Amino acid sequence: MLLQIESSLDGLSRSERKVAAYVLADASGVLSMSIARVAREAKVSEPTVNRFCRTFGATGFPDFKLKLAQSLASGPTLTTAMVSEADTLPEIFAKLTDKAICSVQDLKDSLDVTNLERAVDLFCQARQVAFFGMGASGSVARDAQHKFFRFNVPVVAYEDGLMQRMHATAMKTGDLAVLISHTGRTRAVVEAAGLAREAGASVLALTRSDTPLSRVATLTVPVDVDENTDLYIPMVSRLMQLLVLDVLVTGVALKRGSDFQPHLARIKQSIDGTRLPD
Amino acid sequence: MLLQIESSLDGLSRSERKVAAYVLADASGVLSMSIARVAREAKVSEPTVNRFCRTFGATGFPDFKLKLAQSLASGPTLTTAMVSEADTLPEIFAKLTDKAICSVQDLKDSLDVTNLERAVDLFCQARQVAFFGMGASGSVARDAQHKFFRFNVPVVAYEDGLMQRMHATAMKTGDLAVLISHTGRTRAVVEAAGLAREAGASVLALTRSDTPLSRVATLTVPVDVDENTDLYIPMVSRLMQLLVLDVLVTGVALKRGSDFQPHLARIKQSIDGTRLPD
DNA sequence: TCCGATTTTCGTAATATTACGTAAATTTAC
DNA sequence: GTAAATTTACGTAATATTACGAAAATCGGA
Repeated sequence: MLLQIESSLDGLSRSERKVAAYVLADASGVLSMSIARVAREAKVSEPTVNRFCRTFGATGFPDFKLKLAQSLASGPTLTTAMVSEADTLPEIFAKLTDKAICSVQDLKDSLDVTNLERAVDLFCQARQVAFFGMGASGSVARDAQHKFFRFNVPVVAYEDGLMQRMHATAMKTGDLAVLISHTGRTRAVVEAAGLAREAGASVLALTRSDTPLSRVATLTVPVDVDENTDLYIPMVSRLMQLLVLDVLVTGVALKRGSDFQPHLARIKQSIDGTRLPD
Repeated sequence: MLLQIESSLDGLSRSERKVAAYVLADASGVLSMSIARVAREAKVSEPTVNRFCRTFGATGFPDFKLKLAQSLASGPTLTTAMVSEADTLPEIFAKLTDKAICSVQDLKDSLDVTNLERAVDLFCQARQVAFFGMGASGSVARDAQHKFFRFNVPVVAYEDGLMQRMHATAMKTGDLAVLISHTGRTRAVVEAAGLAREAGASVLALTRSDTPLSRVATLTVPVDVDENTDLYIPMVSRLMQLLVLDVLVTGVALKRGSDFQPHLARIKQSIDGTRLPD
């Protein structure tokens, strides 16, 4: 909304631009004002304000306030810009959290659920599952192992290129290899995917769409986050990968039903002893 | 907002409950209605609707609509309810992403930045850093190691209880131990924290506030997520821990300035060879 | 370059809508 | 049956919207 106002500033007449300037300056303040007040503050007449509201798709001033309120609440901030050297910690914090929220929202809107469903099927059918990832994706693989471990199915995770190759070649039909890589261009991972495929295993890729890795895989769950991992440390992309894995693990858990409940109970029991009272 | 209405349903009078029911049923519709219309639809009088609005902190009906609009936009969905067995995969997906968004929002609102700033200071002053975490937090520790590794400072991560004890006892003043645990009650981690503290190291805890672990630590960055990790696999809590670490690593990077740039360049160069063209 | 005509833009005033406070009436509880 | 609480009806005040006329700006022509 505010972006929309800002971008169409040129196409407005002088008086309406005054209104626009005032709204942009104190958007949240406008919410608690009457049209008369806004008109006074912006040094224009009330109908001008009303016309201004109509320009942006509202039926009138109250409706405009509603729309404005919504956009103020939803849009974490306007600044999609990345952190700069001049930022203070509070700013960094705000930017990163906003970026995270936006990314999750994007993922929610863009991700195709049928892909997820196929992925869940792959997991359910798998006799054994192996997670591969290097560098930052290595810890994602580890995490995935922890999660899927609860299903009473053999699960391994490798962060080491050599072990990945070895395990991949040793896989069989009915096994599932899950390859994790944000860039989709990590040579070792792509090679492992190829080897696993040749060996007859299903290959699931968690990576950007249309990358070397996604082309080798039998199924790709695309995780497209605009993050420059060439320059920066992968941050949001990894959060998204984890989130997708969370969805998958939950999907598998519900599909499998309660047949692994006793297994879960045993795990819980074993954990209890390791915890202190609160 | 809607949650607030739903939860305080009991404390309302009959007529006000009618209003509440109607608002909950068609919240977005209410936004485009006048108070008279709402009153008619809910089969009550206008002042009743007005009282209802005041009950929830609004100054009147228009203000209530504003607040409602905001919460409709920000609150991804109304259902904070956790996944149930009857859910289909699209529902699971929606719920988990929403939960993630809400959690990030909560974190953003609740986290005290001064704590973060102190934590960044600890990192900057540290001669050497060790990350400890077990189970699901183990992979978070790993991830943290990867990130902080780029700063040309010795960094290690342990997922193994024994190694944690050993390393903790061997620490010295000027070293930093970072303990990661969602529950804050994992015995091994709390003990490691104690040992590190005795050895003279600074102890930073990434955990829920007011837990055994936070009480041992010199500084706690509280990550409070309402997630029942006794029953479910830790999911959002871990995302939040990672996010906090992202903020910290970025904070450290900017505070340190560019004195470690050559180090980064070397790392980048070494990665280049491992990647395929797009 | 200057003047006149047309279109656009803006503000005043009137009108319609909407919301709020007060007081009466109904319901409920004891 | 009575007192308290709650709801409703009504009137008033505030607020937004429309209609219309005036001013400004732009454009075309000489």
